[in-house]
Amino acid sequence: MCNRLHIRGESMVTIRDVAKKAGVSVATVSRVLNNKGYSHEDTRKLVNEAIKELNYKPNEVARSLFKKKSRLIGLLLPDIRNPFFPELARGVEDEMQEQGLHLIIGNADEKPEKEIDYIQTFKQNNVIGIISATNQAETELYEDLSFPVVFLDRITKSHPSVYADGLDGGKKAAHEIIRRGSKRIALLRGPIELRTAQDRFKGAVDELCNANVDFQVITSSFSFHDAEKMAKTLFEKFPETDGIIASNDLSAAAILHEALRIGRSIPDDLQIIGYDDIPLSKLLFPPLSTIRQPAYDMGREAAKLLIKIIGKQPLVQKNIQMPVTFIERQTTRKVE
Amino acid sequence: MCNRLHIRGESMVTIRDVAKKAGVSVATVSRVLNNKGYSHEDTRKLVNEAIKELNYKPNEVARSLFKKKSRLIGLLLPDIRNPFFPELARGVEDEMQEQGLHLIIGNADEKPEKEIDYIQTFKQNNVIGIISATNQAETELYEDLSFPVVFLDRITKSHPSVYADGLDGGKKAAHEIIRRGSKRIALLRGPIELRTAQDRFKGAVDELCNANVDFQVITSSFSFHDAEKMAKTLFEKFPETDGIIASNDLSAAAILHEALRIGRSIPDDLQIIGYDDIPLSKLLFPPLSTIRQPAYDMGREAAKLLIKIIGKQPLVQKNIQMPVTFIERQTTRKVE
DNA sequence: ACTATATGTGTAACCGGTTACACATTAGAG
DNA sequence: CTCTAATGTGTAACCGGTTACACATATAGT
Repeated sequence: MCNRLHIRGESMVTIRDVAKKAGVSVATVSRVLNNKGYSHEDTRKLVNEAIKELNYKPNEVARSLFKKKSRLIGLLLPDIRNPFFPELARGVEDEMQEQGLHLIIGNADEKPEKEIDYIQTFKQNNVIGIISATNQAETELYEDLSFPVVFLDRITKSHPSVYADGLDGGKKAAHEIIRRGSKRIALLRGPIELRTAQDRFKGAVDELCNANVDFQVITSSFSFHDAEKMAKTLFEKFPETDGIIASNDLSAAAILHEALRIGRSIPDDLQIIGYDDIPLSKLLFPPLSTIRQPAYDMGREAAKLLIKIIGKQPLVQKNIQMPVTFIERQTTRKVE
Repeated sequence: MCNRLHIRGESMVTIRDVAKKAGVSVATVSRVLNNKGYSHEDTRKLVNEAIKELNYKPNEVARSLFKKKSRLIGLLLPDIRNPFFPELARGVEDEMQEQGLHLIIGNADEKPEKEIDYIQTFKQNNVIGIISATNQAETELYEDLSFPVVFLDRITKSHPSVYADGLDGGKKAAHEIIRRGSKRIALLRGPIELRTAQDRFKGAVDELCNANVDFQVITSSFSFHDAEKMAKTLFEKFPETDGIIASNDLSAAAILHEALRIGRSIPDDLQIIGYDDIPLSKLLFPPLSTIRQPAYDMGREAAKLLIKIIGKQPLVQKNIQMPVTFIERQTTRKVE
């Protein structure tokens, strides 16, 4: 029974308790709290002491209700299982934390309903901005929001965005694989609705067309599940392929796996280039050559951009394109 | 200028607007909204029409402020980059969505400060429960909360939890590798502070002690980064090792990779067993034999358990242990 | 016909903050 | 020594919901 003295949820100290303890009005406490309006040095000290003694923490919900603004940022990912996105998320998260903002992550799972649901949740909780990396950049979902949206790893005319240079990425991938001697190349094309995927594709096509090689195009999604099936049919239909440009590392992993299974020799007989450079790529065997997108940095940039917009700071540029690099590992042959 | 007619953020329809339109009081609208107290059939129809016409969505923040309860559930992950956790998250997410609850995911990044920060955010936003898979299950962080907490993939006396049978998992791993003829086994031990990791370890040790094999213990974390380094030193220090029981699939991948790099033949010369069965395990080459934890189902169970607790339903059991299975792939040898 | 109870609705207080405004008091300018 | 402006503080309304309570009407029981 003694324990009952210490009622749990003691955190229910309100601003009025603080006001009473400090012998001032709630308005004064609020002013001190927010460094707003006038307040006397001595009063401030009094209030701050009371706050400390009572271990007072302002109720964010009450704040949020009045101001119609919270300290929350929503981050929407299309597929939390694709390791590329957690990496983006880490970047966003670190930047937000440094700014004293809180992140809530939603996983849309590539389903528009889930995405709608999360946007609704974000709205209803008065987030002050959203960073979205989903596949619905072009829909109306993001049209009539009262807070800014930044797209990440996505391109759209209607909103600011941060993405990597897909044209160059595709170009580089094709260039490197051609340079290393592949003659009959399979080019994987990611989801058609994704500008970033299409840019990669176009970049690669350009380069392939200018070279003296054969190539075929295979359309595939970005997901795990499809990748495996796609890998199997790829080798059945085009057994003579000697170079593969994958649409992302996940597909590349599935292809690499299948290639080894059927006894192809990598990279001597078949070269593979991935895209993204997810952490696991270097743990594959042979380690995967790939086009690296600076995921973590992209996340950070997106966060910075969003914060600038929220703070109504003038923007140098609405769209930030980041460079990609070819990471040479061992699914491609060496050149001098 | 015409566009200005359509003011963005039109979503600011309040309950009073609805009341006015329907010709009733706000209390009535509220009652209809929540199916609480009495309301006449006809009135309900009126109100619902008004709601639809105005496209009214109740303000969750206002609700939350009064009731001190939201529809939010917090999910805290220790490391979003380890693919095991996104898988857990998917299970939690699906179950919550079916129950009309919203999930906000936090990534503690194995840093207690971040974890504290997220718990604070969760509290301040009136979540009605937390599911936590972090490494701090034993700290006071989760002590004085006014809402229930369920631990996931973690064991603790103080809270309900859902986890897989680590003892059995460790036992199975050891059993299978011994049975397949490894004689000098390296046993990886995960973070000491994690009961689940220790259970696996103990289970394996038990089994190893009862068999006629040599073994050594190597302590390692669960993270990517450490795994690579650890793999290198492992083979330097114990080149004669012919079987490795990894503490998770990430470590196993790193080890597999390193083993192939230095020319060991898998599984003939060296067998490897992982733990978790993350999606990428079967994409490795050779595909990784491992102990499967039913991550998605564990997530779902944890969600169900939490929902029961929130609903004050009687619990059949506070701690749910799920079974693990040996997934035979190709880093272990075949037996008849 | 006459209560007792069930049904239906509105008024106003409340949740815990923020802030417009009114009212002092003090400082500075002429 | 005024007069104005700057400083400091409190009162009360407000954000958008919920709900205790009062009141009115309908239904049922005897």
